[in-house]
Amino acid sequence: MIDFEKLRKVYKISKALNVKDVMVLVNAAKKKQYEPGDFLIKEGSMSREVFFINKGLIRVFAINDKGEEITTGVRYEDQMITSPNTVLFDQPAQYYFQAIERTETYSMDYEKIQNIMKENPKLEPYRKIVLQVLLKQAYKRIDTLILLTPEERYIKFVEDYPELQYRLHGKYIANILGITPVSLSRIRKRIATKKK
Amino acid sequence: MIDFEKLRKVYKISKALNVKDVMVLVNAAKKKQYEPGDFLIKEGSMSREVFFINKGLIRVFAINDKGEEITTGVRYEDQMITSPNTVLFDQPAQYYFQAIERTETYSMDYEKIQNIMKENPKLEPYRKIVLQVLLKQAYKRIDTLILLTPEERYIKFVEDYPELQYRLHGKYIANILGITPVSLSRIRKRIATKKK
DNA sequence: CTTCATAATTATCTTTTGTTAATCAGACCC
DNA sequence: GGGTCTGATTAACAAAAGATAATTATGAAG
Repeated sequence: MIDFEKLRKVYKISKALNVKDVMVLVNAAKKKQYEPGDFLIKEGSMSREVFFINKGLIRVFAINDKGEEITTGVRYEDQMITSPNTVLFDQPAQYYFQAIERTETYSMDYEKIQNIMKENPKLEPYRKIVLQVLLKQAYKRIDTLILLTPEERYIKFVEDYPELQYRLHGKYIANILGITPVSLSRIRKRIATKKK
Repeated sequence: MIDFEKLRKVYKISKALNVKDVMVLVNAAKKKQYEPGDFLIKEGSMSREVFFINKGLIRVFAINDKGEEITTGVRYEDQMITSPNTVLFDQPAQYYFQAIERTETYSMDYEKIQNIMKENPKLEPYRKIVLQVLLKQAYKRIDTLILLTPEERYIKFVEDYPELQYRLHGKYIANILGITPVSLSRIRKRIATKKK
């Protein structure tokens, strides 16, 4: 089941909003299971499905001009995931969203969320929160990429997301940091020898 | 005066919204002038002032752990600028916002915008647009930083913002691209010799 | 256990970047 | 004009990253 207390923390849900209010949304959602390799949304899709990840790990990737898959980010437990391009701008998805682990989601179409929100004024304040959280994450990421060296970015990644280094292949981590897997290997070695 | 037709394009303003509706906002705004070097908002400030840049150029910068100013972005004509951290999360500004050119803005506090929006339902659909545009820009920027090499980023920068290379010092451009000014010089030279 | 596939590491080499310092160029003031 | 300040370029060197290929895990499937 969904852990409501964790939700409170992640989405800064006020005490005024009780389990029942949130359950209106949860009950209207469809529960889905994805196996590793399954796609939630593919590039070019017009799907407006918004997923809440209850358990599991999703990678977001694009294909560059050399035909390589470049993982631009990941999403995991208690996070929302959707194609921002489609939901916000009515344009085809520009990324693939693929399960890395066995993943359980609750999802529904964006329009349906909007309708439920309208009928439940208590939920209204939370309409903007997802957008805001995404924006803050995005700015943080840009700063990291501009201000830090690859090695510093890796150290910060491990600090910020300690579990992810075990759940993600190095090649995905390398992509996310904007470096090559070979370079990541060397950085890891460098850090290991420095520590002594 | 403000060019309403340009506004339509930039903010995807629908035909249903006429000049009069928008003027409710513009008339409530304060017109301000900034000279090069002046600050709109400083790091640590709790200002919730939202600026519309009618004319001019603003740089956003942070100070890194070595005490250097690192320009993380710029804003210019027809763009909005504010401290997202303060407006969205009620936290002190984490950047300095400084005029590079003589700049003319229309501005008002975020709360006032909210009130005017409430009283003018026609404006309501545009509440989210600024946030959405910012988010899209941010994602585009992340992709650029992850997917492209420094040289490719510079070429793209010049393609995307042809005027900015003349309006901005190279050191600011270098910061924005996540490289050093020295490296930018070399990239410029490389491109110049390649072209022949 | 062996085989096969994929990922991670290592090695080698080339290219690029960072760092520091020197030089050059332009703007501005006296 | 000369002097000063700041920014851009260049030079020289060290450090790091990219590219490619070989080697070494690792893990799944038979």
